[in-house]
Amino acid sequence: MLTLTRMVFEKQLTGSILQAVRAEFGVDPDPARIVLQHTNPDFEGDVTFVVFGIVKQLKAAPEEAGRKIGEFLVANGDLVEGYSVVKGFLNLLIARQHWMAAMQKALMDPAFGTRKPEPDAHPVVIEYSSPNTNKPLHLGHIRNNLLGWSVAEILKANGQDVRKVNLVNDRGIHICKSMLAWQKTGNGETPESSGIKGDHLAGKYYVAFDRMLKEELAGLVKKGMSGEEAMKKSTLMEEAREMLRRWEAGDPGVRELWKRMNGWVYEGFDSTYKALGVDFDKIYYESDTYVEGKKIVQEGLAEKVFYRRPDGSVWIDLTADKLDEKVILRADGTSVYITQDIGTARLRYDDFSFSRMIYVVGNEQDYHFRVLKIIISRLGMGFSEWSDAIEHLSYGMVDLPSGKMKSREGTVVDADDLIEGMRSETEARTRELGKIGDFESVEAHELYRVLAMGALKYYILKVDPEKRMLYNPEESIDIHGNTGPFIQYAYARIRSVLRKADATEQVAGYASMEVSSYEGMNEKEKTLVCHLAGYPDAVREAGEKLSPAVVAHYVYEAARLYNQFYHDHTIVDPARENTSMFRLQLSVWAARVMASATHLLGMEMPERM
RNA sequence: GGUCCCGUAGCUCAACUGGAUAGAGCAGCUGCCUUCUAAGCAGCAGGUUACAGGUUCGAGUCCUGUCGGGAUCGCCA
Repeated sequence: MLTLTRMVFEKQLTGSILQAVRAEFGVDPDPARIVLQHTNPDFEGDVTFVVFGIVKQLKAAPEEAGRKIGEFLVANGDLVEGYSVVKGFLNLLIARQHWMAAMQKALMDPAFGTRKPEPDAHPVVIEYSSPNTNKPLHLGHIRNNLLGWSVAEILKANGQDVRKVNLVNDRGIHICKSMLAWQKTGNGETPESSGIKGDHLAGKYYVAFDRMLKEELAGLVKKGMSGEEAMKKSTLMEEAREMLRRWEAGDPGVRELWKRMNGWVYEGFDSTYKALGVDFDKIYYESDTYVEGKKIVQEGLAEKVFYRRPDGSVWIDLTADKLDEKVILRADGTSVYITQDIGTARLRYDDFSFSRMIYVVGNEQDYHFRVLKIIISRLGMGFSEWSDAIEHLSYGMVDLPSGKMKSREGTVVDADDLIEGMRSETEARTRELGKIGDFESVEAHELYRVLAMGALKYYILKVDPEKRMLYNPEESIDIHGNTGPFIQYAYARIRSVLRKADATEQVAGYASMEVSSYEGMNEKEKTLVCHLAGYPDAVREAGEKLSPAVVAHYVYEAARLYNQFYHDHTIVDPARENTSMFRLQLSVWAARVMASATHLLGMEMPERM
């Protein structure tokens, strides 16, 4: 079972098989029952038709049916040149010239594997990253950012018009805590004066607030209060709440400090985003969208979608959908998380009139998005018709070998530290190998960056998004086996071969060679051709599943197969001009597919390493 | 307790959505560099797919139950 090779001639074969069945048995099975799969390498053939699916309808034994269909396919048309039947499996051999034609066509298409944009299609909006402005980004954000960016690229490759958006949670009690601690203990410290990156500086004061609060609470508890009581009586908490009220009231002093500190944070985020290679078409700020949310709540109240409790809080009853009642607005009239999400959704619809909106958010918020979807479907006002367009791309948590990341226990892995650690570790390993001559050059340092980020991105993205994953620092910087650098290495070797071929007079014209003039095709070559021809299907499947892991597994397999081919066969052999040129063409194709696929993962490919 | 996810080799991940003998990598052991980059290739070993039933030509995949792990059920985000 070769799991990662796709069905290249599926359409033609399905048609031919239907034709064969009609001719031999006089019935028309449902095309959905024509199950094709790649032939298990232990058997001879390229594509296997699973006869079981239609055997009942044919009223024939599986083997006999397989033989008749196989015979028909060989006799009629030139696609199938041989067959064999094993139990209920009809193994078909695709004629060589069809593989060659597929390869030739791919070589002539610079965008091989991707689909052209559909004209007039409504855009797909994808939200990812969505940080809070009180702390720097951590490992969890890295998974989110890499996933969001990659899924956006995959959808683009599937012909969709994609808009990447970010929603910054820039307001609320958390940022007030940082502000307050900075006022009290900061002595005017800035990123410039301290040399600390802006987001880390804000995080430093968030932590400082937490420490001060703990001290105060401990004191109060010592005086005999309960934990809950102490939280209510805490002057620090009261000051933070007061600051939030002043912020909502538009107090100029508070607003100015808020803008200043958030400005530092954005500078810090920008540099992390740049290092990760992610970007956005539009950034939304919660401080803008929550106002829209509150407006919609009023409209929803008028339409009786929501109801008000005596204390003034606003609710929605979701028991009909087997959920419970959810608060939409606090008793004091301030908004909660979901309030602003409703507002943001409508603002985005006004902005983009999207056909889909995908939220890349961790699976701990599955419930939240179920609720959001139902609320939007219940609201009138042009809402309900697009509630189906809302999708939650829910991904699993990132664990560490020591267990879960916990901010309390200080086990949270900082994104910037992680990236820098990967880079320096990659540098050390590359130097150890001693392959590149000039370690001080700009190119060398660029290579360390490319390899480090390639390792990190591949390590994160190869795991199916919906699954919880383990981040093992040791393994993430590995360069052997199923890793990013393994793929980069395969690519760099191809580029090296091609550079030499370009300089070799005898074969320098390989690019214009008609591949069908090559008579051979050994096993390794064929396996590679087969796999490369399946690239468009991998892109399509990744788009359907919103899963970069599909692309990751595909491209790893491509690199693995190429390495086997490279190892077993000499590519440039002056004594065999035609063979050399075919193998160079095959190498060009492999390199292009690898470059294209890894681009979808946000990886860069080195010319040499 | 209610709801929802997950359980595959010692470890990290696959398995084309029901198809053939469940595949890779890491870790372990063994080979292969005077020849296009050995960051590579090949081999050995490693499995009752948590467990028990069921559905059918066929189940890691679907259904029921059990056990184990996680998330969520805030006027936090």
